[in-house]
Amino acid sequence: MSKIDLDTKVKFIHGFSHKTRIQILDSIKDNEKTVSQIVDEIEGNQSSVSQHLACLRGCGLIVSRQEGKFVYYQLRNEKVRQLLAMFDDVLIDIHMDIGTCKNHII
Amino acid sequence: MSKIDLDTKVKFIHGFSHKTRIQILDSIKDNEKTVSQIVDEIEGNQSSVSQHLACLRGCGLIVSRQEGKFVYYQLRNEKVRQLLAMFDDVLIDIHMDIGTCKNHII
DNA sequence: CTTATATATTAGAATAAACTAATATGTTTT
DNA sequence: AAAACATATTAGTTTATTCTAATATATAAG
Repeated sequence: MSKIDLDTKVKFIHGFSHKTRIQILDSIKDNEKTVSQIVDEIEGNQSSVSQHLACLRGCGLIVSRQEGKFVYYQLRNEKVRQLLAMFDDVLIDIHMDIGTCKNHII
Repeated sequence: MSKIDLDTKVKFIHGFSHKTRIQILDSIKDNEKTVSQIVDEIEGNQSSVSQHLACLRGCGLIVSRQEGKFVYYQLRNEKVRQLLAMFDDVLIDIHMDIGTCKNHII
């Protein structure tokens, strides 16, 4: 992997690394949803969710289509879905072992 | 997934979300390495790499063992390795489509 | 037992990301 | 065309993460 690809990779993965964005991704995992559906479901606020959606789109994780005044978002493709499933899968193992990462206290 | 698990997941994924940490993970993908080997390989500095290693360990992505004055780091398990492989795999598709995520300019 | 080597830790400064509130844009509905 | 609705954008503030440089710890070697 060349340097440019590393940056692309970092950016792509960055898409996953925020609680709200994970919630959004989980929320649209199985079918597309409008912004307001997502906002309701994760109990976020409109502006914040909209910004995170823009981030997710910019990172290549989701795509959107407009229909009238609504915008529907869905996962970009099956591989992104597999990746999400894999995160859950890995966590089944690791789960209780995650200690203290000082840079990201929860 | 319960709320506590969401936090765990966010934390776990956070481990992947920095250029230096991705480089470290890629560097030890196939075999364990000492801190100084990693520092050399990715051309980082000792303190920074050490901090990122602590982060990766805290996030559950890697494990370490001490041998004399050296500390060896390796991926936690096969699933983490698969996840890394999968990132590369997804990126083959997406690659050129990644646009501008204002929150993470590269 | 003193020095060198490997790694970890700390604190403070620098940078990046996220939130908030306000406003803008575009599309229906009346 | 005005009002209502859905979504996006912006700017400024707040918060979180990273970096840097200095220092600490632990083991090994001379």
